[in-house]
Amino acid sequence: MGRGKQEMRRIEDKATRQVSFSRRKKGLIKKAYELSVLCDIDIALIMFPPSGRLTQFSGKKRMEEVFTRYMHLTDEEREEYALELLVQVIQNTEVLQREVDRLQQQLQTAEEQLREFEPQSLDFKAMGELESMVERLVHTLEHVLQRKSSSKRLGSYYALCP
Amino acid sequence: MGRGKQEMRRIEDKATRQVSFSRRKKGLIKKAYELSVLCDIDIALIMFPPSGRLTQFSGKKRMEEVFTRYMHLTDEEREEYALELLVQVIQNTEVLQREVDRLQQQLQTAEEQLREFEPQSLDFKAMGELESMVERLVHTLEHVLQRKSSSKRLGSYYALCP
DNA sequence: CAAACTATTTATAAATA
DNA sequence: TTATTTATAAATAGTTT
Repeated sequence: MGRGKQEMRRIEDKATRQVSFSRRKKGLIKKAYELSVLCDIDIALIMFPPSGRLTQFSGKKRMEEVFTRYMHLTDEEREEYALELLVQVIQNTEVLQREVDRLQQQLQTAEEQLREFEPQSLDFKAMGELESMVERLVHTLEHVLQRKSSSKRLGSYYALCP
Repeated sequence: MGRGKQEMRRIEDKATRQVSFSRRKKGLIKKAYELSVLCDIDIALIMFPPSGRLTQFSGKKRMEEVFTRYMHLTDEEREEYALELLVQVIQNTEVLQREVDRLQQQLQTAEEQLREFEPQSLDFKAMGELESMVERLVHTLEHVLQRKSSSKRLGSYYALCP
């Protein structure tokens, strides 16, 4: 992509490297998200840029669960409430962001269809399609809301903070 | 990519899903590799396909090292990361805010266009249902906005935790 | 500087062998 | 079925605003 081909080696210019990281990070998370949804699998993705800012993504299951599976740890030893809280906050935010992205696209599609509506094409079929589209939109949003209210555990962990 | 656009939902046909997983897994690992080299960062990537076989990739450092680093941060480091993460959360949230705003604006446009439909060409009942659905959508979006603000509060509160 | 644009390269879904 | 080909969509480096 981009202008011309690029050698696979560390980008030496700091600013360029930072911009590239920002772009590619976004792309990588999107790809991970798509793979987890389309192919119905769990994914954990963690990045440690030297700046120290941690970026992570996990698809389908909570990061902590994926870790547990990976490291074969038992849950009772886990008093990493603060860590888990942070993971969930980040994860929720990123998932929400994805959902909003999707909604945006769907809405755009809906708008386009609305513009194309002409009296003669406004038959029941078109109407039904539009309705189901909006219904899906509402459903997706309700899903987001559900996730919000169901994150009680996040709340209770949170309550453990003095 | 591919022929035409595809919806972001689980691919139901097993064979197609498998093929897609195989292709996208390869692509994702390549992207992760490129990011780790070009931008000089550590990456851990783990996938759990239903088949049970674990796929993993780690750039720069071995997977275990990355996890160890993550799981065994010192308190100071963790606090530092927590702050970085919170900054990220807030940044994400602000982006989210803008996107939701835009979404709302688009919705408003869609609503206006709906109202412009010629009354005689519409089935009034269907129209009423559609409008109420759009209203619900707007209402739901307002909740998403609320969620966004509470995330921010949550984040700030957490920062005060030891 | 960051957001938007543009030219190219990549990734990949569907078709084909 | 698996590998290859092809047609499109996506990603992104460099450029501009």
